[in-house]
Amino acid sequence: MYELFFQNLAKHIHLEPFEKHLIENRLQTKTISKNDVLLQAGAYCRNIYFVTKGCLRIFQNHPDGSETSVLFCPRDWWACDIISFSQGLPSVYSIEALEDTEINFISSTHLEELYNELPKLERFFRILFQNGFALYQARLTLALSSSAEVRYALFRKQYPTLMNRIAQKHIASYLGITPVFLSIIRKR
Amino acid sequence: MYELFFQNLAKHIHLEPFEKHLIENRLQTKTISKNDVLLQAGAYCRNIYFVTKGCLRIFQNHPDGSETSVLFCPRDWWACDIISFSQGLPSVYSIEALEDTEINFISSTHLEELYNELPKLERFFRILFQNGFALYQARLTLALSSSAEVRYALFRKQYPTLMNRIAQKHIASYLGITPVFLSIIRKR
DNA sequence: CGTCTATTTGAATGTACTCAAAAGCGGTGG
DNA sequence: CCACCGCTTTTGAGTACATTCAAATAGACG
Repeated sequence: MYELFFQNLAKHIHLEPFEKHLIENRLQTKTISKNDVLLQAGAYCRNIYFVTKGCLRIFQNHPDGSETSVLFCPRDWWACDIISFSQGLPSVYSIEALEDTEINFISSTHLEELYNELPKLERFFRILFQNGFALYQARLTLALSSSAEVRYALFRKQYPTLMNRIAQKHIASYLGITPVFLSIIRKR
Repeated sequence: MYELFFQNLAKHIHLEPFEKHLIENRLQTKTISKNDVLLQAGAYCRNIYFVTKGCLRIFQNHPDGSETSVLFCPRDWWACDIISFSQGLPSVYSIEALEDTEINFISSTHLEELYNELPKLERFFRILFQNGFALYQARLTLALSSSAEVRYALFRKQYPTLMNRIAQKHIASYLGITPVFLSIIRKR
C-alpha cells in the first residue's frame, strides 16, 4: 500500500517504519473518472494530491471562456492550488482528470500536524517546491523568449509520453496558443 | 547588524537568540556597485543572496544577444540561481546590480549545515519557495494568456516603486517584449 | 449509425518584431 | 559649465507570428 507514494518521498528523505506509519494514518485514497473535476476554481483546496495512476490537469479559466493549462500531472506527480492550500484562500485554478485517475492525498490540517511531528517533511516539501520553483522559472523564460513553434518542439522532446495521451487543445492551452494555431504548427 | 535579514526570517519562523547566533556565524556581507555582475551565467552559484539595499536583476542571455529578465530583487528580496545553488550545476542565469547594492549571503555548504542544526530553516525556505513557486505560476499563466499591454499595466500596478527605478529596456525584457514595442505601448 | 466534439483548412485581422533613423538623456572631459 | 559621446527611448515603415471567424473533415462514444 502506498508504495509509489513512499518511493516518491524517498527521493529526498529517508523514513523509518514508524515515521511512515505516522504519515499513512493521515493519507487517503480516491479514484476519479475521466473528465471529473477534482477542484473547482473558487472552492477551497484543502488537500494536496499525489497521482498514482492516470493524469490530472491544473488549469485556469479566463473571463473570455478560454483556458490556460498550468500543469499536467501524470503518475508520480503532485497537484494542488498551493496558495489556496497553504493560505486558506479560494483557489484560482481548477483541477480535472484527463483519464481515469487514482490519487493519494493529505489534507492541509493533517500536513501541518505532520510538519510538526516529522520535521523531515519540511525538508521534503522544501526540495519539492524548490524544484517546482525552478521548473516554472524555466518555463516562464521559455514562454517570454521563444516562439510557439520552439515551445512545441521542446514539449514534444521533454514529454514524449504525454504527447500521445493529451488532447491537442490542452497542449495548445499549455503552450499559450490556440488549438487552430497548434494545428498549423504541426503541419510543418 | 543583520536586522532586516532576521526580520525577513521572522515572517515565517521564530528564532531564539542562540539560533540567530548560529546563523550569524555563517552570514556574510558584500557591497556591489551599479552594473557589477554578481553571478555570471555558466559559473557556479555558491551563495544565496538577500538584498538589504539597492536592487539586483536576475536574467538569462539568449543566443541571439537578447535577454529575459526573470526577476528584480529590491530590498528585502532573495536572489540566486536555485538549480546551480542546490544541485551544484553551472548557472543558467546571471545576476547583476541595477543600483549600488548591499547584500547578505550564505554559502550552500553553510546552509546545508544550518538545515541540519536548525530544522526550522527548512520550514522557512519551504515557505519561501512555496511562495516563489506560486508567484512564478501566476506570472506564467499571465504570460501565456495576456497581451503585453495588459501585462505592462499589471506590472505598473504591482510594482509602482520599481517603475521609476528600472530602465525600460529591462522592464521590456521582464515582460517578454522588445524595448521598441514597450515604447509604443506607453504612448497609448 | 448518428451525434457531438476535436482537428484541420483558409481568409482576413491584430499583435508584436525587425530595421533604420532621429531624438533624448547622462556622464565625462575640456 | 558646456560640448561631446554613448546609450536609451521614440518614431515610422514593412514583416512575421499568432488570432478570429467560418466551414469542412475527422474521430470518439453511445
